[in-house]
Formats: sequence, structure tokens, C-alpha cells
Amino acid sequence: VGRIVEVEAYIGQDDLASHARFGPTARNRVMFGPAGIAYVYLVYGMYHCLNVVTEAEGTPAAVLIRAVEPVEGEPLMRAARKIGRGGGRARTLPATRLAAGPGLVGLAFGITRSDNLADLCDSESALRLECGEPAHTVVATPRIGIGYAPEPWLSHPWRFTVAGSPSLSRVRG
DNA sequence: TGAATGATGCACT
DNA sequence: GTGCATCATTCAC
Repeated sequence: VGRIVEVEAYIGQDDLASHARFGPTARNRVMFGPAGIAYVYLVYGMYHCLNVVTEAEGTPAAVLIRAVEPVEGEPLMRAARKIGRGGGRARTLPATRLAAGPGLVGLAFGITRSDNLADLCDSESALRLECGEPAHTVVATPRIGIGYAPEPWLSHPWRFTVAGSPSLSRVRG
């Protein structure tokens, strides 16, 4: 169990930073479907990124879960991290850093492409969203790792972080 | 403290 | 064949 403390929004086919910018493909087609479904993809050949599909059917959009603050199951996350690259360090890592990045969220929670299409709003689902404490202060900054995108998409402040969380993917910004 | 780089597999042109 | 919605390590300062 973890608290989501950092996300990024990708919305519409005209968002030139989004996987949906070229229209529906085999990989991104879930983004065009109904909201509340998981969109999981492999990035850089090593890491799985978890997204929550949003918006009405036909409008491609998703929210990338970029960082999570562990709440329960820290030992499980630590064990899961050992599977990945640099996993030897998971033993001494502070709990707050176990899922402090999109690739690390996938690793710590054992998310793979078999979780693609999971219904995140179903309470029976192994991978699901639950209601939690609202963030006190949210800070918006430009999205990360989308250098291929032209302006204005490159600079749109569509990365949202819980101010002061020790589990953000980047301590600054 | 920060920049450069390799790992690694698959979607897409 | 090219290029990633990344991360850990290495190297320079």
C-alpha cells in the first residue's frame, strides 16, 4: 500500500508528449477506452510504468503514477526492488525512496504488463486505487523525460507533486 | 553536486 | 533501424 505523491497528466491526441499523439496503436489503445483502467508499458526495455486511464471513451488520456510513498508492506517492496537493477542497494535504501520514480513504482509493486487493462476501480482487483488523505499543498511543474515534445507541450505544468513529500522522484522541483 | 553513460526490449517508422 | 513518459553507476569537478 502506498500514497501517490507525484503524477503526470497526458491528455488528448494533440498533446504531443503523449503516447497517443500518433493515434491509436496496439500499445496505447487502452488510453482511448473508458477511465479507471490501468495502462502499463515497458520503458527503456527495463522498467514498467503505471498509468490510470482518464476521460471519456474516445478521448485518449492517462495519468502516469510517478512516485509513491510506502504506507504498508515495506518489506515486500524492498524484496521486489532486489529483482531490479541495482537491487543490492534496496537493503539500505530509506523506505521513502523505495518507489520514488515511475520505474521504481513498477518495481516496488511488482507491476508488469500483465497488469495492463486491470480495473483500478474494482475493489476485487489486486491492483487498485483507494481513497486517502487529500494532499495539503500540490505543486505543478513541467513534465519530465519528454524532451522530444515541442512547445508548448514541453513546458506545460502537468506534473503534480505533493509539496514536501520525501518520496518525490526529484527532491527539487 | 552534477553530467555522461550503459543496460535493455519492444513499439513504431 | 531508431528512439524511448528510466535508473544506477561512473567520472569530473
